[in-house]
Amino acid sequence: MSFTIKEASERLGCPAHTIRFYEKEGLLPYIKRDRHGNRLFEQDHLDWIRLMTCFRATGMKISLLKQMVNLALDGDATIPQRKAILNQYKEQLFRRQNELAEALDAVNNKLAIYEEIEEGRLPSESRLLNQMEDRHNQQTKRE
Amino acid sequence: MSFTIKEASERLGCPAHTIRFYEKEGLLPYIKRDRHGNRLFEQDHLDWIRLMTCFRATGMKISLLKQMVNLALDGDATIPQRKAILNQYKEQLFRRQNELAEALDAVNNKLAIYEEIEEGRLPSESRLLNQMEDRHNQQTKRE
DNA sequence: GCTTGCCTTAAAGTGTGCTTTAAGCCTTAA
DNA sequence: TTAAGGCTTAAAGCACACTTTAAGGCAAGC
Repeated sequence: MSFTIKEASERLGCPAHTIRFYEKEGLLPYIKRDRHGNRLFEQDHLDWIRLMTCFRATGMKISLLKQMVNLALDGDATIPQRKAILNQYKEQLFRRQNELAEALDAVNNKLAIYEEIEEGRLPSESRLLNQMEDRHNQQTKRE
Repeated sequence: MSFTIKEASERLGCPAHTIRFYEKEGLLPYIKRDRHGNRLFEQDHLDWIRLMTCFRATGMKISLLKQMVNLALDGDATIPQRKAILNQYKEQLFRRQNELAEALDAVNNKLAIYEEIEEGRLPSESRLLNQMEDRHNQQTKRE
């Protein structure tokens, strides 16, 4: 069972142009063609594209994906190197988790401050942007 | 107490050029200058830059930061709009958390498969890239 | 006085990852 | 048979966020 690029695109929710781009970048070796030169994708390819999309969405660079493809093409002997790459990437994922947690903290903090200002429990000049805003108000009043 | 751009840069771990870029983009209103035209940063500015850096690291667009600055400059009446922006951003953070969790799952899965292949408990053609690799091997053997 | 070094600005350049365009071929339906 | 619509390619274009370059000013130390 193989799929046209349109079918692949639909199943993956990924533009056909992007899939072609990935193939051109060497991320999709061994895509067969029909007698008209149209690409024929196997289920493996769809799985691999899905995995790449997942990794891409979380910051893996295309150059790193390409390295992994190239290593895979060189056989099982490169598995240690592929593991090393994935472990580094995993570290990156942990760092991003921390960044997200920090940002979530910061945004909740900011939202809480806005609520307090809205309820009159905090003067508007309390923090950060609000200070600038206040300075702006003072300035315009002086004019 | 105010800081030169160099001090700000050192304290924030952020290139001076980037800080100037942010000011040019309108993200840092009301930066004063000394008699030579050199920027003088207040603690508020450093705090705000730090917050922006945190938001930027987790995918907030500069255009959105700018919107927030512009709203803040328009006073407390815009707090509901700022809250709306932050709440949307918060949704985005949650989506990213899910993406990270999925990627972490996928990478652990892949690592587990590599270990099994290394230990001989799985043939190398088992999944995804390994299949391509296998196809490659067959092909080269046929030649 | 002159060099060093940091500051200023505006503008051009870079890296990444698509996305769009242009030109053309093949198949199918009217 | 001809127009529509999908496929192909190579190449150009775009969005984003810096980053680098170029040209020059000011101040302190030798």
